[in-house]
Amino acid sequence: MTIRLFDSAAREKRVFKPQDPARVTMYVCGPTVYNRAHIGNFRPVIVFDTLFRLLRQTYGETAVVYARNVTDIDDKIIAASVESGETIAAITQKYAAIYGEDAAAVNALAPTITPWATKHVGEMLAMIEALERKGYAYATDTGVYFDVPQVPTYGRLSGRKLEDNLAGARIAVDQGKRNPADFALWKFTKPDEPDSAVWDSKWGKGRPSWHIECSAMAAKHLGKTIDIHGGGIDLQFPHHENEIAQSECTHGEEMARYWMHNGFLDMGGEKMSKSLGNVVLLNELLNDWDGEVIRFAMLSGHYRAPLDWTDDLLEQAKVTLGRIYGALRRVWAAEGARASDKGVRRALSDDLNTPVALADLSRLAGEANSAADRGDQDAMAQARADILAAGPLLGLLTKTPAQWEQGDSNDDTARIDQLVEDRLTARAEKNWAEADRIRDKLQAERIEIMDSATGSTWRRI
RNA sequence: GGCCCUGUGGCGGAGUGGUGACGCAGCGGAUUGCAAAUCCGUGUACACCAGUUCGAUUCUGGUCGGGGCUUCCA
Repeated sequence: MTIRLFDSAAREKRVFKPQDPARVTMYVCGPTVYNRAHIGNFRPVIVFDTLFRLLRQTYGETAVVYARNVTDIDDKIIAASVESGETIAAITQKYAAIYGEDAAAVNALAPTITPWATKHVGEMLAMIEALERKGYAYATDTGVYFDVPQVPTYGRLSGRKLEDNLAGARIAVDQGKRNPADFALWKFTKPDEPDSAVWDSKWGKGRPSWHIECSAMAAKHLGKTIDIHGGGIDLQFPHHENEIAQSECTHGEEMARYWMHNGFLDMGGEKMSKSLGNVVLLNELLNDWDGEVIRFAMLSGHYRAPLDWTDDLLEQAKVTLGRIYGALRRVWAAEGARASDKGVRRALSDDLNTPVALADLSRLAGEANSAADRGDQDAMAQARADILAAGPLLGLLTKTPAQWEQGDSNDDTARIDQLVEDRLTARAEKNWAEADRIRDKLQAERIEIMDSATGSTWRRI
């Protein structure tokens, strides 16, 4: 099935053709690990995980190489270390581990490669040296900078011109730079910085600047030209623009063939961001919502559009996902059919149209329920197979219906099962008072009984 | 200021030059001991004003509103 992706650089959907179908490469900018990531930070995680899943199904599980870096050296990490007294390594390892756990909680597969910046300082220095040799870099007394005006195509990705930027009021003031648009490749060590943030270089002690790590690590692990480079829309300029400048001036080849950027999560119509302080942490959400509900909510909007993150969105996601699990429960025993419906995959292949994919999943749930109502075994088996085939593409439906509705079997589920049995007995004796008493009792525990011609089942709501 | 995106029914959210995706909520019916679950049915939605067209929510121009980037940021 043809995959089409919206390429930010081309500003249109393009048919996706990898350089080598046997080795499809994707690089996504990962976290700076100095504190907990918020739910907005997990939008690219979930979005590109969904793309990863689609590509794996299309090109083969081992044919897709997905790298997502860990930025473990940066101003904020140094500041966190100085403030807390913890070592940089302790801080970065702690928060990288939490990030990994959070990502797993929303069913994101581990990337193929997770490169850490501090493990690649040698590669970064080699790149900076190459840039200097070619005349693209120069040193000042604060660091080594990239000479932006030497790249006539600078701004192509984000669709802006250097002179446009000059009109803005937010250009950094740095007298040492030749041009305000020049950006740091290497930052010299400042007096109060910890030793663990210091590396030697031919220009002097310092540390790599942010942009260079992605260029160096993408080239090392995925090659000079990668197929897909992704990240949040805020990274389009300047981060990705700078990556392009560094990489293409070093290698003389196109850095990435498709650029993809996800939109922001909003809170009350304004973007969620650490600097605004209007953030919700994923681990807080996990206290109240299943990871799959969070993922469903995230996928309910198209990845390029802003998505307003509200409790109501989560509640709707929970109800809708619950209906799908309920439908799956009703056809669970009808095994044997082969999946044939391509709706979800078709939707995802059209620039990751997850809202349509989820609509299709709902359609399949309707078919399952309808088949179950009719007692049509063939249709039930077909619906079951189609729903279960869609799950892995979306990173949803990883549980059995019983696990979803009732949780894992234990003493409590046995107790509830017994009460449901008792109620059935009461109903058989037309003892409605007793039957309703049991139902009310369970209702008070947020347990819902669902009757059918063949018996009763229950779920936690 | 510059550049870019966006405005769909009570809510979320796709899509299209010509029969109202899908989900949630609501309403009616079936089913049920009564419910719930489920199924079926049910909505004169496309910010506003012009223009192009046989026909525009969809294309063009303008107006108004919302948002983003403009070197901290997913």
